[in-house]
Amino acid sequence: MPVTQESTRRTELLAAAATLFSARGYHGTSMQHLGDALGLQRGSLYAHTTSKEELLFEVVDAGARHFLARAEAAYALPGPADRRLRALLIGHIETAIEHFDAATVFLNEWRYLSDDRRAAIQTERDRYERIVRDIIEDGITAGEFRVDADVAFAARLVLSAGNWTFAWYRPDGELGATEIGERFAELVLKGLQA
Amino acid sequence: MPVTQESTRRTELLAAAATLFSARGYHGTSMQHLGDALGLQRGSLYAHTTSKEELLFEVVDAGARHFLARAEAAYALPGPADRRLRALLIGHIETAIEHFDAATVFLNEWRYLSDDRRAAIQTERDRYERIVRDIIEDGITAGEFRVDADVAFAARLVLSAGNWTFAWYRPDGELGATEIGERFAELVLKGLQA
DNA sequence: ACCGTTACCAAACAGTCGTTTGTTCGGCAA
DNA sequence: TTGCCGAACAAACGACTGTTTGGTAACGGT
Repeated sequence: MPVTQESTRRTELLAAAATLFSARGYHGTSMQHLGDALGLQRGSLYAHTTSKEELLFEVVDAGARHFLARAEAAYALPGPADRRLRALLIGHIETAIEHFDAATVFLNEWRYLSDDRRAAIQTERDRYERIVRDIIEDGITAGEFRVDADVAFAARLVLSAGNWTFAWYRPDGELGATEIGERFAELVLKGLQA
Repeated sequence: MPVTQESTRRTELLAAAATLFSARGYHGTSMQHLGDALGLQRGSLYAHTTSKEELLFEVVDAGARHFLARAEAAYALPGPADRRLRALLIGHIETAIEHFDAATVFLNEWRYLSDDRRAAIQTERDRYERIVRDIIEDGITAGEFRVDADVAFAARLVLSAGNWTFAWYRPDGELGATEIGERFAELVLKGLQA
């Protein structure tokens, strides 16, 4: 049910799905929980979705699109590779915090998708990794980054670190999203420096 | 049911729980699945555990103990902080790969524990973080690491990175556990260097 | 005033969930 | 041989699962 014009109710439902799947996990959330969140019977939800798994896909896909949009913007940036990589890292963590629920579901619950839907997400994940690798390769070619850096390894490490850092983020904590992103970027860039 | 002398069946059951909880998630695994894995009726499993959640706790706790044992060994090592931190990082990743299932469950499924059981695990997590912070602080005091390093932040980042790196590990991949650990340690240490 | 549509409820569907029960069977100790 | 104990099964427990159905109000367009 990937509709162009989303009804109000459907938007509410997707928001509730993001919140609950993030907090309780996909299998830990029932249609009853979702119905309660909207003040509806669980059966009534099927006027706005074809299945529970379709909701999961929609939330996961929204998370993926948020991340990809920021990454592509960073990739298209002018200037040296370290500047672009820094922008990507900060954007990654800002996205993760701004869209906390969708990001959490994207990272932790996507494996419960059916084979074909999971494959669709895998494509987006590959595209993201590709972007990070391209920037790092640019940096190596330009002599900014260490030549001996294993590109695939570095790219994964970068994403890995970012994904767990935001798991510690607390809205009432001392550090804001951008600050966390900057510290994170600084540490990673030092590790990659030529 | 934290028994001193584990019966054979109970050991089998815990092993199956680690495998299945890791692969399908806690809520995605039923007692039926566990029974099938042992060739028993699901009701028969209650001769070896008091509840499904008790199994989860036992698996999570085993994971925590594996990590802590290696971390404490690294902490007690003689020599400069960077050597001890490197040992801890490599040990972390080696543990994660050696005890893949228990580690995965420890990291991803512990949040489904009941309040009191989760609190018990939280204590072990705090102890682990404490160890990492202590080593980094030693390094700062000795002038090995940058003075302006945010210790709490660095400690979390270190663990974060390690936890996702092993999510990419494939037994048939080109890189072994120790190799991954070494590359990871190298990158982090460069980032912390004075 | 009538139509078709949408959104919802109440109820039922056929399973599955985690857990408990009553019972049986094999082996071991006395 | 007897008594006991652990391990297992078959069956049932009540609750809950995701999903479908039939019916019914309220709606905007004609």
